[in-house]
Amino acid sequence: MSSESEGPTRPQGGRTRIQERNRAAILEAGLAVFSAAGFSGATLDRIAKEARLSKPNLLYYFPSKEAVHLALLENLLDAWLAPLRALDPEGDPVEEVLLYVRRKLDLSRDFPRESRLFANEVLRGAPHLSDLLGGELKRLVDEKAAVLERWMEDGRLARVPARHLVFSIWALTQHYADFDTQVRAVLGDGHDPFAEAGDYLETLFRRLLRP
Amino acid sequence: MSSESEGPTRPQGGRTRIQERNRAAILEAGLAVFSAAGFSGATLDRIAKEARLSKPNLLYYFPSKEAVHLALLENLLDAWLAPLRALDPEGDPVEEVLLYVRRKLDLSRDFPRESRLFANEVLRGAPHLSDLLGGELKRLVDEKAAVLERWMEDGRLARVPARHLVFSIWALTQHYADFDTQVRAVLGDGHDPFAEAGDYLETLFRRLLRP
DNA sequence: TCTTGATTTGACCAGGCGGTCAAAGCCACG
DNA sequence: CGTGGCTTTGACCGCCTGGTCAAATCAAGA
Repeated sequence: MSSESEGPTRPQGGRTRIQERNRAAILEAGLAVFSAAGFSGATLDRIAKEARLSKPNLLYYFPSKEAVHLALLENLLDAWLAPLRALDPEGDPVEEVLLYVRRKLDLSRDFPRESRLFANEVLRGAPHLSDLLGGELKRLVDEKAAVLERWMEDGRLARVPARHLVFSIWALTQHYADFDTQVRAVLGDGHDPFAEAGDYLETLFRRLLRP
Repeated sequence: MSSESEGPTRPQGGRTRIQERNRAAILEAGLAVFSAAGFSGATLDRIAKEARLSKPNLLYYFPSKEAVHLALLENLLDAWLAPLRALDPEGDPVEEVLLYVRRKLDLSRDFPRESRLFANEVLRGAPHLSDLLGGELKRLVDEKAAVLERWMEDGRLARVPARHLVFSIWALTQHYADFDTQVRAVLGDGHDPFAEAGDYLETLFRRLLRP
């Protein structure tokens, strides 16, 4: 992350080791609390306790509750969009889409708290993300939709509305993280939701996209 | 609802007209506020104001904030499960599933607040719904999954994991209500998300389920 | 050791929260 | 007109919230 590794306690222009550690602890705690309780349901006391800090100490590192929340959302976005960014225009169309599905499902399995944080935010109307949704995200989707549409024109992918194809990938993969409670309640014991979902979604998108 | 229609102001055993009206206004206001702000973000003052009642007056009709929330969830469930209940074992397999998809998507379009209320609750781990999810809902899904599996065995429906098929219908239709902000941000102007979704989902499930 | 700045904290505050209560208003009936 | 119960409300309460602040503690270089 840092280009400068000198300075015993303080890489100049960067952060102290202590700052690094405490900010990380706060973000980790914030992720746990925000994703479980939503923005309004989360309290600074709870986050501070989870991070093993006092509340004023937490506020020494972040100026407000909202700042913690915002930092989390910003951190999130890169990881969240990476799988779509990785969609390779030079690859095999169906396999590229399936790879995207697989990567997105892995995110849901491995980072369910991040998924819920994001879902909570969009559910509330995305007060913090609105610029990103209409800006960076839209641009990325436009770009990749163009790739998908080219594949469709070349007859290498079945013709479907490209942006809705992307939506359906988001919907299906997020569902297993965000509605985990419901999924497990309905399936009952003796199931591995994510493993089953992986197979099912592969089937689904293969049948949908086979030219 | 009431079997007795006599009694000028009070159908015996039932509710006064005033009670009927005010309870309805509170539930309507509660739906608006809870779905927009989540449980913790909603305040009694806001709900009361929306319902044009004073806060103590609201609490005259419902004993607590939680009671309003609970009443809303209970009201919701019947309407929410109706489309699945309507899946007809005697009908044409593919058309029955498509009809279910269509009905569920209509719910998302016409009752987005209910959809978000539900999503919010499940996201939080469904503290209120947990019995229903593991009970009534599970039973209904089990029953309909059996129908779907029979159709698959008879070769009238492509073979897929029945419960995950149901999940995918939930995920895809709810998405257009719960992530409406994101969908519209990405699509930009000049789109009718629900109309496009209707066509796309029909294609998707037809290709998936065609035997 | 002393000094200096980074770090940590207990005490505190104003505002908003869910909820209570006693009193007032209202309305249909006798 | 009066009465009794349904309905409404202003005032209030204790608690929790996000956030402040001055003082204490700590770490490390000189």
